[in-house]
Formats: sequence, structure tokens, C-alpha cells
Amino acid sequence: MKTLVEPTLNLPEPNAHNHQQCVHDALKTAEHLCSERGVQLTSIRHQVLELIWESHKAVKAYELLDRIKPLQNAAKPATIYRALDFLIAQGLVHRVESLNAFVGCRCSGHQHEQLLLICKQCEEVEERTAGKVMQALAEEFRQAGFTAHSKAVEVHGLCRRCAGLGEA
Amino acid sequence: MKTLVEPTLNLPEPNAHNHQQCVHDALKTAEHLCSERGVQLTSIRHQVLELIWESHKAVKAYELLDRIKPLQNAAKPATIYRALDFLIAQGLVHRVESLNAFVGCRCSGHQHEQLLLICKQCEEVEERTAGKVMQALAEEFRQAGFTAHSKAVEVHGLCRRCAGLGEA
DNA sequence: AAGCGGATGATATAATATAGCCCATAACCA
DNA sequence: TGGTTATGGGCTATATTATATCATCCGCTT
Repeated sequence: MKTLVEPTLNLPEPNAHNHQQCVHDALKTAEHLCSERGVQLTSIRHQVLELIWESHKAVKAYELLDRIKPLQNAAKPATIYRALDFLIAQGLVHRVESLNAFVGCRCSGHQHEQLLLICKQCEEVEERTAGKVMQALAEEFRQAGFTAHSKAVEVHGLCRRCAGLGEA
Repeated sequence: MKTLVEPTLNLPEPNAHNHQQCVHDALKTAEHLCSERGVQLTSIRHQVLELIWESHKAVKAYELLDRIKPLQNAAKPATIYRALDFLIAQGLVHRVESLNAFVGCRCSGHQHEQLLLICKQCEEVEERTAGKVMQALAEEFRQAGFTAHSKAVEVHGLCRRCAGLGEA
């Protein structure tokens, strides 16, 4: 299986962190989880996950398709959507509803419902556990007599860095 | 301008309320707001709004298109999307991101960010102000240094009635 | 070898949304 | 009066996102 990494070359890497490490951890975690669960993190699925983790931006399905073609010549939309379905089912990827796009999940395997902070400027998505928010939601559900199955809390705005640059 | 109402005939109207009154109020409110704001609630926009309010379910753009054709023979996708853009900008309609669908807004003209409770069974959307949730969100934003521009809090699950029926 | 299930290949098409150009109307102003 | 602009909307085309369906392959079990 070919690999994709090509250490992000000289892309301006926005948030100060060791992204290679970050990707590496995410992939290792995914491998362990799938192995534990007895599900197959196949070559295609692994490649899609790797592509998603190339940045912390939400990425579109057809963008993934274009980018996987050099590696999987036969790739078609269904190829990507099937891989995404799997990755989402395993909690390895979030679907960002408001963008029709996908982002790597940092809390893979945990059950936390997440808050996604989506920066309009740099397009990066920050994931937060936001316990208080989820508690307050739970109380709303109780009052409304609503049985929640899935929560999508997506907020668009400016991240700290981009807001800071705007002011400067 | 033709009208659409045809008093919901014998559709099983789920939630116990006077829906005709409900629609009437929504339309009147919309008319007043647009007039106050000096924007045009044109015939097409009014018809689209009326169609959206036919139920409390989220409705798809192309469903609206099909349903408006008897009245607006020339209607094309852009006809609907333009009307929707307007109605959303005026806060008269919510876009439900997780469904790519649209629902009438009950708090038109107010600035409240809303919580949308979307029932998987009856497909109705309940809108709640959820002050505590929004407060908790605000606190998260502060911690994250995030400047929020739009919040979409959409939850899928079962409404009180449908959950009740399930148990029964 | 036969049969099974999961993953993928291959083709087609459905569903959702926007771009771009033109024209009609109304409001405003020189 | 005539020019100019802004807004709404018709029309054609096309972009983008997503799924359905059937065939094939591969590893595993019997």
C-alpha cells in the first residue's frame, strides 16, 4: 500500500502544533480501534482517513475523490462515500452538516457529543467536548419531552487566531 | 394572486393546535415585518412562505418547486432558492442544515438563536429558544477565543408524542 | 469445491444548488 | 422628459453532492 504523507512540505501550517505527530496519532488510534472492534480499516479507508487528516479543515467528498485518484485509479464517488460511511460509523470522522464536508475526529472512540467551531477564515474546525452545553441541552430535552439521538452543534465564526489577525 | 390554503383537508394534523390560525399568524407577522423593514414580500415569496407553513415539517426546495408550479408555471430551481434566500435573510425561515430542508421560523424578527428539535418519526421541527444552552455556548466561545457568527443547533430524535406512541 | 459475507468495481442517475445573462418595473434624479 | 440605477425574476445551463443497482473479487468456513 502506498503512503501519502509527504510531510506537508512548505504549506503554511496555521495552528502551532506538530501536525505530523497529530496525524500519526490519529491513524494509530484508528488502527487500534478498528482492530479491537474487529472491523476492517482497509487500504482505501486508511487512505481516505489520511487524506482527511492532512489538515484540520473540513474537506469535501469530491476533493477527497480527486486526491485519492493517483493512488486508487478506479475511485468513484461511491468509493469515497463508502469509506466515509465507515469512518463516520466508527467515530473516526465527523460530518460537518453545514458544509457538506468532513473532518477528522479527535476524540475517536469516545462517545462524547461534540461542539464544532468552524472558522470562516482559515476553515479549520475545532472540536470541543463542551460538557456544560451538552448538560444544558439535556435539560432542554427533558423539558420538551424530546428523546435525542444525535446532536450536531456547529458554529461558524472566527477562531482566536483569525479574530486576532483581524483586529491587528 | 391566487391563494393556497385549502384548509389542510383531512390530513392527520399531528400536534394539537389550530394550524390555520398558526399559518395565518405567521403570514401576517411576515407581512408586517417586511413592510416595516421596507423589503418586498412579493407574490412568489409569499407563496413560498405559505407552502413552507403548510406543515411544521422541514420541506425540501424541490418539493416546494413542484408545489408552486401550478401557481407559478415558470418556476425553476432559482425561483425557489431566491425566495428562500430572502425569507432566510429576513429570519422568516430556518434552513435545516442536517436535512437540506427548510422550516418556518416561529420567532420571526427576534434575534434569538434557536435550538431545533427534529423528530425522526413525524418529521416535525420544534423550535426552542434554549437560553441556557446559548449561555453555555457563549461561555465555551469565550474559553476558546472564538467569535461566533451563526449557531446551528440541530438535534435529531423523537418528539414527545412519537416517543410516547413508541412506548405505548 | 461450494457457499457466504464483506468490500469494492462499474455504471447510471438522483437530489441539491448556483452561475450568468437578460429583461421588466419602479424609483429616483438631472 | 429621459437617463440611470436597483430589485426581482425568467431562462438556460451547469456545478456539486449523493445514492441505487448489479457485478465481481477475496477470504473464510464447511
